[in-house]
Amino acid sequence: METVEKLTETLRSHGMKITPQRLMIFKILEDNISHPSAEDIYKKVKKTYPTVSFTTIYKTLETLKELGEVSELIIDEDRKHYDPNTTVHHHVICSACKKIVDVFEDFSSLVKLPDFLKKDYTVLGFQISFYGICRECN
Amino acid sequence: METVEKLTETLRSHGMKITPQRLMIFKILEDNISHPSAEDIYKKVKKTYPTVSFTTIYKTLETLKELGEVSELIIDEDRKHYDPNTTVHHHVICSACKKIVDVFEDFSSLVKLPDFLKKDYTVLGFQISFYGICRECN
DNA sequence: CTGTGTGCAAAACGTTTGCATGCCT
DNA sequence: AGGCATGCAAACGTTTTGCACACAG
Repeated sequence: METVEKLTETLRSHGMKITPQRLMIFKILEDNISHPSAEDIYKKVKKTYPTVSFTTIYKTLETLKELGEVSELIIDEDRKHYDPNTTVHHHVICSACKKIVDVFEDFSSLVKLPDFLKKDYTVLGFQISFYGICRECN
Repeated sequence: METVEKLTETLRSHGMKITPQRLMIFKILEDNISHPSAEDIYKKVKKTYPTVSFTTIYKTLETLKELGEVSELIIDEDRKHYDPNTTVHHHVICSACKKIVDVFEDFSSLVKLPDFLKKDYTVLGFQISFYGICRECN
């Protein structure tokens, strides 16, 4: 995700509006490495804007996804998580507490696409999910 | 997953019972490489047992998970999928039709765990999810 | 006969949608 | 003023649960 400032420009240039709720969501996401769920974001926004709705959270996340500003992580069986870091990287998830942590090792040169994938697919990318138990849960 | 025959023994040795519905679910899963969802299984069982319920499907899948006979795949954002092949392997999912296909390449020697993972986690394994568009959808 | 499994109905859960109102630009 | 965003309530699809009944062992 870009900085909140640049993001503001991006939205405006798309004819979208900057509301206090959106601004707060952007700030929550900026440099956020905790991979929050929609509910995590909702709870934080609610502290400042008690009447905020899940609708707004989900709609804003959808907008950010479409702009390529956040990635949706499908790694926790219970819920989706959102990641403002859209550069190539991977994750570990603790099977106990479900905490998700970044893995920045670059595996792109190691993970060669099998021939059938090259032939039958337009591969857009890959994601490595490490599963384990974190120190606190162990 | 073991053969239906052996699986029957396994269940019995755990004090569990073999019902026609379970037997059919086992047969549907045996050697199944299509990564069915609960609904896929439900629909197939329903052809023979029209009164079967989702309860039975989900309970049986839960049992099989606990016995380590099937893996739950968290790769499709819409629903969970089940895989009777519990040996280490990976998957491609078509972003358009959501079809999931096996990738049997062995990446275990290539994907080295970063130091922090070795230190802070008991890593149980990893899963590579390839994302792309399949030939039919392209 | 005992207890595990089934199936119905309802609940739970995360997420999405319709619609009237609000407010950014 | 116009149109996009908000928020409520309701709907949605998937998965889970409570409970009475069925049936495998």
